[in-house]
Amino acid sequence: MRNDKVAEMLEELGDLKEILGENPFKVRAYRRAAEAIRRLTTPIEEMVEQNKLSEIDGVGESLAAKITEFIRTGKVRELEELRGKVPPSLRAFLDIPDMGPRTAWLVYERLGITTIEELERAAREGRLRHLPGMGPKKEENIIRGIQLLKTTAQRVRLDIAWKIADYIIGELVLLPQAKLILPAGSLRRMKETIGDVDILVATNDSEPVMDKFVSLDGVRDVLAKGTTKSSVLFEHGLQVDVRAVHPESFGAAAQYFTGSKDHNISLRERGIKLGLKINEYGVFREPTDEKIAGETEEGVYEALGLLWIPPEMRENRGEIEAAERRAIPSLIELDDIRGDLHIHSNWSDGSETIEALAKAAVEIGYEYIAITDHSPPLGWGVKPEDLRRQITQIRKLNEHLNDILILTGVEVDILHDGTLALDDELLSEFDVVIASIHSQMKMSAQKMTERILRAMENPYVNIIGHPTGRLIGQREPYEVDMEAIVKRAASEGIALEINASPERLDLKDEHARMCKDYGAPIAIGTDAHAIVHLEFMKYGVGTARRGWLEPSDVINTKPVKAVREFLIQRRPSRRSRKG
DNA sequence: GCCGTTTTCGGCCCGACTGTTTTCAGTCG
Repeated sequence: MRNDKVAEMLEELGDLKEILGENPFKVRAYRRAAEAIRRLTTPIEEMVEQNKLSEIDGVGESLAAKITEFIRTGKVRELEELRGKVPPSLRAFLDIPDMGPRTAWLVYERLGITTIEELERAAREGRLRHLPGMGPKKEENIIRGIQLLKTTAQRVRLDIAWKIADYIIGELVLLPQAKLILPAGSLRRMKETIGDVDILVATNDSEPVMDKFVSLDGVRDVLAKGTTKSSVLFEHGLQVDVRAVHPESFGAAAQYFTGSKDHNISLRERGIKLGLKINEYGVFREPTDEKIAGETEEGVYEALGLLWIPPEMRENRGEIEAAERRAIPSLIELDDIRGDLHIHSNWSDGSETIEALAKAAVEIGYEYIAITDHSPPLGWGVKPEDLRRQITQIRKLNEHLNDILILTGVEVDILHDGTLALDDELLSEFDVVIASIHSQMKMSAQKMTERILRAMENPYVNIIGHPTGRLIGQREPYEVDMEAIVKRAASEGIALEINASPERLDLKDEHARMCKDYGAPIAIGTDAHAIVHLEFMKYGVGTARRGWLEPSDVINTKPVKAVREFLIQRRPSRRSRKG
């Protein structure tokens, strides 16, 4: 992804300038632009060619010139110069907790230290304490920070973070002092990966809450313990913070600690224009300091003339403007989902029988599910003759089931040339056909796009499964022109999947939003290979909400009849089909 | 470096905490 390279270049420029002591607002400008480019869904080269860089949020004349230089020549002269002044290895110091740009520069300038190993040695030998502003305590903190850096997970998957948060909340809620408990931060925003878990507790007596928190099973190390905030290092190397606030400030604190940072900054800037100060205790009118909101989140937003904004939308991507226009969408909720259209049974690589899956789905309250086992050439794919047997079996099963309908289906492989691994005659037998790529992912964007578009020509394809092939933290998405895919999906009436498996979440949030913009239908499927995986639906819905999707944008919110209509709309009618 | 219902200059979110300080700089979320 070229966009990532440009973003990284801007981040490096920002970091190096910060280490050199450049104006912090300037540094922020580089980081904001980098962030905007990282989340951009169109290739940056296009923006350069069409002279549209200034349309990107936070990109002005100067940054546009640097981006253009980088795209044209692969280099940026200013960056090369900066690297001469600041060894790029110093950037790693910024990842050490309690170590920032000023300290990084100090140890380099005075002691010539350029690597973490040298830094640790100098701290252990007591050579840092003589530097201005430093002392023995700082040396200790730097040594500890380096240890933390080695043992702390970078970011963990959403489901792992939720599991830990649910456990901690389940313990704290038993305390009579805890009036309200809310998971905040990126967890509440359902971001695909979580850096640390923030839990907010409303209480008038925080000590017992903090005591219990830091002594929970699974706490590896206590990083800080106070009456308003405590931090621990939890299993999986995940940092968990608990913050205690008084109930009358709970709304303001919930807003503040949910973020995102960019959303909060925009909100405060808006506050300033209205003569208001916003902090974690409330909204205050300046200069009298009169408190006008804070007990509820709704009140905080209302004080700013805004509708309440769902946490998943709080990324400063236009939600504040939408709230001002009173145009916040009615986002999809887990309860809107009527069925799961992507499930594997033990006929392929799943672990459960079809009956067991159906029973579990009834308990969730679904009206229908689709069994979509793999096709060959995957080793665990079900052979055509067995797929026919499976269809027969499911039809028989349906005769005895009153509470749920099992749709017959398949997840058919898209081969390297865009043809499908099963013939049309067999495909026409299924209620649901998901077409997915599982091999040969290293192609040019153009070839990959042609491959998927060709698969979409097949009249039996209903859904493109995990459309970008990424595995979070393990495998990059393949190169593909998603805009072209989304446009075709919209015109053809093919759904693109939000694969709800927390290791995929594919499509991701921005692409989901692109689908909404172009009117391409979405299917949220869990890709369950076991009964417990059916619960992944909440992560898929979370991703959909981050993409601003409403129930009508998602096909598996529809009742059975409407889903069936959707599934057969592209198929040639039986009468006109020859043979 | 960006940006504009404070519009081409002068702002840019806000508070807590820590360690080093005698009034504050650095870091964090």
